[in-house]
Amino acid sequence: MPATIRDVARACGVHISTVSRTFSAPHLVNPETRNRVLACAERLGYRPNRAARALITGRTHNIGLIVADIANPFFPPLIKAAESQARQRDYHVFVADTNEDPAVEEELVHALAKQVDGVLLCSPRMSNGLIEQLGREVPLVVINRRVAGLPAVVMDVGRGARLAVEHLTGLGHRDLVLLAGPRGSWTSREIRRSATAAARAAEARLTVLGPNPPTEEGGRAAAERVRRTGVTAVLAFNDLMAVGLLEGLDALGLRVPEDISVVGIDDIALSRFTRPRLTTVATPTAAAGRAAVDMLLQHGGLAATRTGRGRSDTGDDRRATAQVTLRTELVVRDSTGVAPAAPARRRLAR
Amino acid sequence: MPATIRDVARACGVHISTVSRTFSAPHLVNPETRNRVLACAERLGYRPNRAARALITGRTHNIGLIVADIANPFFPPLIKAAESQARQRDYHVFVADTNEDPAVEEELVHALAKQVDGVLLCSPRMSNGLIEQLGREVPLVVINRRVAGLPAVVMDVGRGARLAVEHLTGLGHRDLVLLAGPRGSWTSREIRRSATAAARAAEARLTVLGPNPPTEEGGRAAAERVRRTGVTAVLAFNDLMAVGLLEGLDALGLRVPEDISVVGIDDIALSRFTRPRLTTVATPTAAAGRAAVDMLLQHGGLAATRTGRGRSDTGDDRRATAQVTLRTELVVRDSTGVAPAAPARRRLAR
DNA sequence: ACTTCTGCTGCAAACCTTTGCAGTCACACC
DNA sequence: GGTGTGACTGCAAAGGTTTGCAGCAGAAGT
Repeated sequence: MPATIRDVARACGVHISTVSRTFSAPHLVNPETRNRVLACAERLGYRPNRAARALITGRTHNIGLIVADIANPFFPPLIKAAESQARQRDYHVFVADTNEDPAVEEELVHALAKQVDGVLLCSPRMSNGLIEQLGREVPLVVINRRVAGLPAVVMDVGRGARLAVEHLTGLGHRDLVLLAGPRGSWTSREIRRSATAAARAAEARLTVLGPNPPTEEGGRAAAERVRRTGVTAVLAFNDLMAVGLLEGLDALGLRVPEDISVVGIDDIALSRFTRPRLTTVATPTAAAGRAAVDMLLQHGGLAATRTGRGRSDTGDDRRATAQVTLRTELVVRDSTGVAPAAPARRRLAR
Repeated sequence: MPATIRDVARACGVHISTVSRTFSAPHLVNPETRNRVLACAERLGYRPNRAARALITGRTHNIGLIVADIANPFFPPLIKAAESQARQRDYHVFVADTNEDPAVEEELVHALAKQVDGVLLCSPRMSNGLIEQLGREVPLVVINRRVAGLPAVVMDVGRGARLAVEHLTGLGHRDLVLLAGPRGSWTSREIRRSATAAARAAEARLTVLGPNPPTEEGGRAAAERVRRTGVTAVLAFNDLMAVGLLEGLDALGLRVPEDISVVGIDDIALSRFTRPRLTTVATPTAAAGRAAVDMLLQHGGLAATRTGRGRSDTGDDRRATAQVTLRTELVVRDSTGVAPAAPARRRLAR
């Protein structure tokens, strides 16, 4: 029932190759013919069959986007931006969710490999080695991780963590806790490294607690441990944890920011609505999504497995391996304040 | 470079059709042969080419999911559930975002049509007529709307609205406002109808304000108008609006729930974190996502355009047109309380 | 011993499109 | 007038898979 290139050709009295060219290489066909073909196509409601096209060109005009958890508010803005950018370039995007499971991650890359021109791997939990290997199977762009030999877009969370710590020490805090993220997270390591350095520079003490699950529950569960350390300020791996911590501290009778200051990372929409509103490090997630698809497309344009007959691979292995770094900024809201005269621990004693 | 069915056949000393059958109709091949083929395939890293498969079967094993705004917190749980359910059935899902624009909606259905076995149309803003027409082009399941002749899954927001109104009148409120959603939203009409009826039954007055954009800003902007009506309780089209309203009322110096009660709809994650925590109607978004892909797959199994040679269409037009309705529930939290003795308007006057 | 059946495998067409090559035609140039 | 040029179009192969049909062997039934 759906019209094919052949139907259009017949209706128009031309050969199918002419119809094909009208769509894929318009400059090769006489304007007059072209218009006639276009008209017939329009009339018959013809739409090129992407599967057939993919079969012969080897390019699907699809990309895959793999994230840990679609429902985690950090991701949707990134997904949205990537999808929009891709569509502008006439690409569609498969979105897949790993449920934070590295095994699923790998499986998904495989499942998608034959069906896309490349995949965006977001905040992977896999080992670097495995990622490199997968990168040999299908063009890959990694988000929130640096992997040797692979294009990547990362957020400058190191800077963000430093700004956060400086903000806190500037308010007089001398005793800090860092709530680390999940094991295997590149971002978490980065934050830790930078926060430690910044604390040392300001002659403050920084205790690292973790790893913790990067969820609200992870933050809530950490509240008790935080209290026992007696610190006056906390930097959390992400906003979700920070928000959970806010709740946990509240349940323990500690006031934020009077008794203890809290800083998150990500600036998810939610952080503007908590009470107190969360001080946090804004990460440009939308920009990251856009940048990632641009890198994939521009780069994949060369590297994509071209199974058509033309097959002009020019040394598949040494890929340009650009890595872009996006800037983060501190957003000061209400969850941070000057260090209390007496640490929170004392307050609990009364 | 990537292994094809032919490579496997050669490595195994069988005909390609045997390899094909090993994957697509295993019961037709001798267990012994099958295992040999499987082993070869494994060894060569063979993965079936879905484009080629799609080309001949006419089934892509992909589905499209079209939503108004990925970043709107109402959608991610639905997307996640749909994707997960689809993957279990060996389907992948294209996610697309319309930016609330009906024109983009239509364009997307077209763009996806040739590339998927069906599409899930979520909270469409298009006209019913257009949807019906598109439904003739590609199998369609509509979410949050009833369209004649098309399978649909809707949430019983009518019930939710009734429960909300009864909850409020039960607390002594006699003067209510409904903040309507965007024009063209089936859900909004449904809520309005039901809330009006419930208010009448309880002998309360209900004023409808709107249409409003279904966003936080929409709620905030409505605060002033709400205050002028002097009501003691508000039901909002969705949680985003309710949260915005909370902020707007706060800015006007009105306390929730002491001066005025607020109820939202959807129970997005955010509503547990506002202060006061939002009373709302929980909609089973994840279940809706799952149900929708099930309907599409089960139904699309028959209706899908079979372009292969078998072509055994049995009366394309009269499709089974199941419509499932999911139950909503009221979740009482802190944004609702007993009606104040004097309405809010008075309080402002002092 | 002959047919019938069953279980398995091979054959080849078909799905729709792209694209290198070759052919046609008109026109201009020498 | 012959040759060359350029613009356009047709031809046919190729891409990887599925599937109706036919073939074949061996078992079972008569």
